[in-house]
Amino acid sequence: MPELPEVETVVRGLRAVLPGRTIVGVRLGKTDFIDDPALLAESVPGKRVVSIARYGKFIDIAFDPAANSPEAEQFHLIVHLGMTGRLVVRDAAEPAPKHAHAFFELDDGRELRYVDSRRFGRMLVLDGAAAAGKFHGVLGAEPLEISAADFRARLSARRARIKALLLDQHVLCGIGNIYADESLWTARIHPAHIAARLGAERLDELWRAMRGVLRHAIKMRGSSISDFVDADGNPGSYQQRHCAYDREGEPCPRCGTAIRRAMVAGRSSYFCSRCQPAPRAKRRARRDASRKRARAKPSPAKRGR
DNA sequence: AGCTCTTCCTGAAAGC
DNA sequence: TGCTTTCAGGAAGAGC
Repeated sequence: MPELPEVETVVRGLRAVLPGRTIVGVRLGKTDFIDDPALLAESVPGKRVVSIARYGKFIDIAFDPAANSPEAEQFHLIVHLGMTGRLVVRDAAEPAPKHAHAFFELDDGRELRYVDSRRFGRMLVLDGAAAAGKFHGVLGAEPLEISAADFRARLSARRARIKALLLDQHVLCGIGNIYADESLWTARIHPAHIAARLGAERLDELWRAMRGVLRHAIKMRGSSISDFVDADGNPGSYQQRHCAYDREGEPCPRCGTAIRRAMVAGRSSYFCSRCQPAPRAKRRARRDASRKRARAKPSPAKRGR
């Protein structure tokens, strides 16, 4: 699944080939993942790529206005890879793989292809730098740009589970299940901890762990778990460095205890039960007991606020 | 505010 | 062996 390091890897690959190239044609297959397919098909051809940016897991391909268009608005193609999306540059003569749904023909005989078997990805066009900026503005902080103090400030008052907050794109953008689990493992924090109970020191540790994990993953060109590939079609190798994620039953690299899997924040979460002790057993026991009671005798009266 | 459930979709893995 | 069922998962929205 493409998360920040994978998307960053794709973006770097695209930066090596796309800027300066003009899109000479667009072909679309299935379009249910595109906001406005007609607009995309009519507005992209003739435009020249000027730059490529990443906002969290979103890819922003910025175009110059067409030479013949009078309004000097910048124009953006925004792509989210979802679970199985790929953006690759290939020779146009190469046969297209299964599930290739969008083709952007370049002026050098190659084409940018969007391939996505599950079509959980999204694609949209935005007119004007302001629109793109506004879109960018609704996202949370970039994990590699936020300061330790800001990180603390964003999390220390939240009563939600730390894992849920790491995954929340409005809090931080770009972190998904893999890097949430790897960061928490590195910081020795159980995913179900309530953020507000973690205190400044442990939040700082998490901030440091998160940055280290993401930086290392980018260096290794991301994790290829199911089918991530970069813009050239090559897999990453960070999956070999995973300490917790997708390693249920395997030994914790730190202490040898078997990695466990549990549902936290609605997602599979992998952690070491020894290095990452669950939050206060007493509290949990009390909460579980009251849940059990509530289930046995369905809610009597709702408390007013 | 925050949790859970549902929806989207397909391939892989499990079940029979 | 081969067919059928189940499930995962990023994000958004509903309902509680």
